[in-house]
Amino acid sequence: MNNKEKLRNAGLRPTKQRMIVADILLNGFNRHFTAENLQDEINSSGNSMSIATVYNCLKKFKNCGLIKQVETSKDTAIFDTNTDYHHHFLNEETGELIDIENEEISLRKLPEIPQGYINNGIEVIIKLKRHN
Amino acid sequence: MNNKEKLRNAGLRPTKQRMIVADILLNGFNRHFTAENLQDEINSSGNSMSIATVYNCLKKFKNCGLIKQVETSKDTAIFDTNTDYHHHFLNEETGELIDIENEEISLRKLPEIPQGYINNGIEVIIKLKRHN
DNA sequence: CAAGTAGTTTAGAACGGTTTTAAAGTAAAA
DNA sequence: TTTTACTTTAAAACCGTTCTAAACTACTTG
Ligand SMILES: [Mn+2]
Ligand SMILES: [Mn+2]
Ligand SMILES: [Zn+2]
Ligand SMILES: [Zn+2]
Repeated sequence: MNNKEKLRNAGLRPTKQRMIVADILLNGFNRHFTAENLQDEINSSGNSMSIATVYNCLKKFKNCGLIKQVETSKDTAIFDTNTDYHHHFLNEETGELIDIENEEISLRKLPEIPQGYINNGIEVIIKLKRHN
Repeated sequence: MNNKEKLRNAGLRPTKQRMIVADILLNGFNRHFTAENLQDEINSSGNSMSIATVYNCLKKFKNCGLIKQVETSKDTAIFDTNTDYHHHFLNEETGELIDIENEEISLRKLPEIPQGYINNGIEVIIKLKRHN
């Protein structure tokens, strides 16, 4: 399936801008990135895009599941092209994230979900500190 | 141990402002809160404090382990008086956090920690969605 | 105790990431 | 083609947080 189809399939109009973003993000190589990272890459690919459009686009892509946002308390939002269920190592000094594939981790016991709610995804973050 | 001793013990000067904050936060009842939440509570206790001082104070308390900060991608930082090792349910709609005590959850398998790093804490977040 | 000094508080400005505004542009529907 | 809904954009606004620099206060030393 090409990127135009992926966008259509997701219910998004394949605009010029969304295609530029899709070409960068949906190429099969996974990555963690900020809005600014992405804009820089758009610029260095010879294109350009307003930061508002970058954010609009990321929000749309996220809402239709083409990308995810990683749960971290850093002030800048970090997005993830890996939409498989997975977890992260977080180097708190640098902010760098490393994927933990789902099969590398497993839970023995889960808490009871509060009344009226359902489990909508578990995120495990293993914080790392440099050894010595 | 009273609050003045707790502060001294943590290497912090027990200033008037830190005592006000300690009286609110270190009373044995755990809570999740933002800087603004805390300032409101300071105000409604008849005291007042600049927002810069609230943030300074939270940073100091956090750095010496009197409170924690929760790992969440909300734009406003959320602090936690529960300094025991524990995890959270997160209602993504409201931002509400609920503690998961350490013994309510357990990991069967952990991934290998990358070379040169050590595990500096695991955070598990179970995202909740309202059921129907 | 007094004097010195290191640390703290504060109002306000600055900052940085993100969202909003409103006008112009574009894709899809009719 | 005409109309309609959606999208993009520059610029401003927003909002949580940090910085600045001056006033203040807790602690140390004599
Ligand atoms: Mn923030
Ligand atoms: Mn964040
Ligand atoms: Zn990832
Ligand atoms: Zn908690």
